[in-house]
Amino acid sequence: MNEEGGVNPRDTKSAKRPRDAEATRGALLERATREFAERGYDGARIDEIAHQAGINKRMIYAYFGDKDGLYLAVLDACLTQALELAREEAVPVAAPLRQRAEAIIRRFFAYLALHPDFVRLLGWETLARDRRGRSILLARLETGLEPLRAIVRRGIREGAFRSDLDPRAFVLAVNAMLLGYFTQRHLVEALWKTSLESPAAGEAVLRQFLHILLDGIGA
Amino acid sequence: MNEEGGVNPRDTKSAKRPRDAEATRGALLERATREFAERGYDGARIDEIAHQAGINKRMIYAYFGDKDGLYLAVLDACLTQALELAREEAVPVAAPLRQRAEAIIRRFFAYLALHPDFVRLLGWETLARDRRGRSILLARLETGLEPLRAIVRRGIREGAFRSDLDPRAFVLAVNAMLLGYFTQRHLVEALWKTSLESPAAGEAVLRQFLHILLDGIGA
Amino acid sequence: MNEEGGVNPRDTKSAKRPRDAEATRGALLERATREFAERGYDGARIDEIAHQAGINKRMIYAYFGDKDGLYLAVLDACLTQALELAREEAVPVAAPLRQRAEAIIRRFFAYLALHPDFVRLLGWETLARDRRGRSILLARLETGLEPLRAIVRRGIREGAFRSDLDPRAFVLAVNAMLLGYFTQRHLVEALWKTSLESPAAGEAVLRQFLHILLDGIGA
Amino acid sequence: MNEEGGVNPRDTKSAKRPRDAEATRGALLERATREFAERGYDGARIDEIAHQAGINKRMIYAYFGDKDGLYLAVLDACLTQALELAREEAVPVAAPLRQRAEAIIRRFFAYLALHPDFVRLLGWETLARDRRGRSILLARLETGLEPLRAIVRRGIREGAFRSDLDPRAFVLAVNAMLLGYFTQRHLVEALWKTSLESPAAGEAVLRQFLHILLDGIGA
DNA sequence: GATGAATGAGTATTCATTCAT
DNA sequence: TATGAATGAATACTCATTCAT
Repeated sequence: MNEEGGVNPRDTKSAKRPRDAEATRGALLERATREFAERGYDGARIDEIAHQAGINKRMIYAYFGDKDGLYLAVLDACLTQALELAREEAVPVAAPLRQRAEAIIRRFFAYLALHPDFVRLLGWETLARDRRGRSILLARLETGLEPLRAIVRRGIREGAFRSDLDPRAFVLAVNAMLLGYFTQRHLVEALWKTSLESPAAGEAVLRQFLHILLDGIGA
Repeated sequence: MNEEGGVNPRDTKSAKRPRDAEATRGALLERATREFAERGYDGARIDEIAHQAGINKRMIYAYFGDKDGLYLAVLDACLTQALELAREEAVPVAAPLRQRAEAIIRRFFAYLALHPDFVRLLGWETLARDRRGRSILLARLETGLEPLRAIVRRGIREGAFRSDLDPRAFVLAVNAMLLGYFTQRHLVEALWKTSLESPAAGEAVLRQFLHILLDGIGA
Repeated sequence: MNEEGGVNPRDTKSAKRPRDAEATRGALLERATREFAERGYDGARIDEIAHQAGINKRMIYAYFGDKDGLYLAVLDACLTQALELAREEAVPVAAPLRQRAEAIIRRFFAYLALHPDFVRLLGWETLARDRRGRSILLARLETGLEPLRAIVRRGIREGAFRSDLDPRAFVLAVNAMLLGYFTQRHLVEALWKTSLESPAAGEAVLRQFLHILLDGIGA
Repeated sequence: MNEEGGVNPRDTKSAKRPRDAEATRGALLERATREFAERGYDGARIDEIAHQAGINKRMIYAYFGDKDGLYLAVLDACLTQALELAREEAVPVAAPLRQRAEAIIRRFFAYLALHPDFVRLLGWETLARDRRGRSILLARLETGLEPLRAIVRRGIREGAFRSDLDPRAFVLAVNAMLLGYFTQRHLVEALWKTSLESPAAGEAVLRQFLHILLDGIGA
């Protein structure tokens, strides 16, 4: 989300920013995403966001109204981007259901691994008492989780999965496990005394997760 | 909880609050737990905590030094209480390993269900950029997760569980799934349009989780 | 008022607003009058004035220099317009003096009733600590009050009015009473629980005022 | 209202202010009265008020909530003080009605002359678009104006005053004239090129007003 | 002549923390 | 031990004004 730096022809900082509303808005949004993800709503500072973006604080109010508006815009943009993932098929429709479920989980895992800001943003939002972005969140979740749920539902009907499995519960379990994992990842690293950032390390964890989720732990 | 005043023989004239250091400290800690759990470190207000506890806010500084000290005390108390759980066996040591693993997961689930403050506190702490309670957390986690890990390890050795299962990963998966679930529970309720507070509802979800974790989803 | 655009032959491509300096200036002045009258100098907002006038706020600076200049222009325009009233005779010069005095007061009352913006503008200006428009105001007042004062002066000389009457004081009394009344009118309406906007209601009040001013209250 | 300086044993400034809530509140209120009277709600600055009072700005929020609360407290205190005037008789009840009416007007005039802050505060409040203190004002006005109105009413019944006189209108006229005069006084001084501050000058104006109000201007 | 973007100095308000009793 | 008063450094938000086109 905010990992590409250097591709952009316009220096993110210091360089004289032209009177380009869209660029300004974008820079603000990008920086705000970072700050909100890093520190949460209460911890983020308008001043800091503006300063980091190299843009006058006043513009935040011009473009987003207030801190709340900025936060909502950030959340919305993040969720929108994430949802584009869910729209496209992960694997040929013809593939076996189990394989398709696995592909979706894999893709979800990969997305979360690549977008720590998204993970943290969701984390803060989930904990927030006054659910600023609740409605946005709910609507997007509903849509985003549907594909996997649909596959599980069909899998049950077609006998690929256990008949006493609740599709909703499975989707929930996947969601909770993956999000929970990425949220706690730095703790896990401290506990395991390894870095989990490398693709290989991630793949290892993911494989364990998939095995547990899909096959259980029995011998 | 902190309304009995007058029993104390030391009352001279103000008679309002007993000069009972332990009670004052306790009331403060209790209220602080609520506030930090509810709003996170940045969102919690010293004034509010003192006011809710009905105790002068100066006492917070007398007993805990500063906001940070209070937070740490809260976190410590919460984790300590939670850990007492892990110390005692959940089920006869003689029981089959799978049953013992299930018992531990069940007890963990039940504990989280009963202690939303604990869940939220962990949530905020996990996200917090400046990891105030990190060392406390790590030490406690290490201890707390050991029993389940030990059982899994033994289960693998004894052939009860798959040999390619990583005990650490399994413990992590359980942890992430359960914590993730309870953190998101209100979202799930909105999504499912049901309340999950009743023991029955919780039991249903837990059973699905156990089935998935222990048996996988295959037919 | 400023919606006709397109008639102007100079339109090249934007076509939005005719490049008519006088019209732009006028629209700005009109809107500014409203805002300053409504909220006073400190309460009025440059942004709001420009927005209400549908004109870019940069133009305010182009035409009037700054907020102060705009305010002065508003005040000047208002006072100029009001003074045109004083120039023309209200009643045949041949009429009895008392009748001429009454006619002037009547006309003043009618003007104030019709121009609440003027009343309020004077009110704010009178209270303002930094007397921006003081010199303008003084010059105009001097001129504007002269006709009535002259009549009273002559009336005293000719025995139509009391010899111990101070013409300046009388003019002041009339001025204070009328301005005071219109400034407070909304309060009076609340107090009396009637609307005083209708010509009839105004006339009733005016008649009382005239009677008091000219005849006193004695039986 | 805030004219006595030096009588107070506690230095208004610089001297170490003791932890005396009432004194602090009072100093804040006094200073706020000055500032609101001088500059109006929009022009007054919280920072300036606190600074002038030599008290930390925070206390304003502790005692009055916000700027609005401070303003309302100021208005309320001013009106309350002013109303105490209306409660006591100005002149023996046995005195002739005309004399009693005159006494009330005289006392009102004297009060306004002595309390320019009160005059200006009323002025700003009257003009204010969002009528912050409207209800306070109305209630107090109703009470404050009653005595004079009662006397006029009785005077009409008893034949002392003209039967076509509307008591409400008379009270209004007096009110408007006096308030209008004091609000504009500095303008009048510039126009007349005299100071009107001396008791003698005030008395001269007042006498003219009384003559006009009670006797009219006819020869 | 006209516009939309941008800015610096304010402006009300809040917060953790300390002082005096 | 306990309290109410007080404070300085933030913190979100606003305003008149100027720049670049």
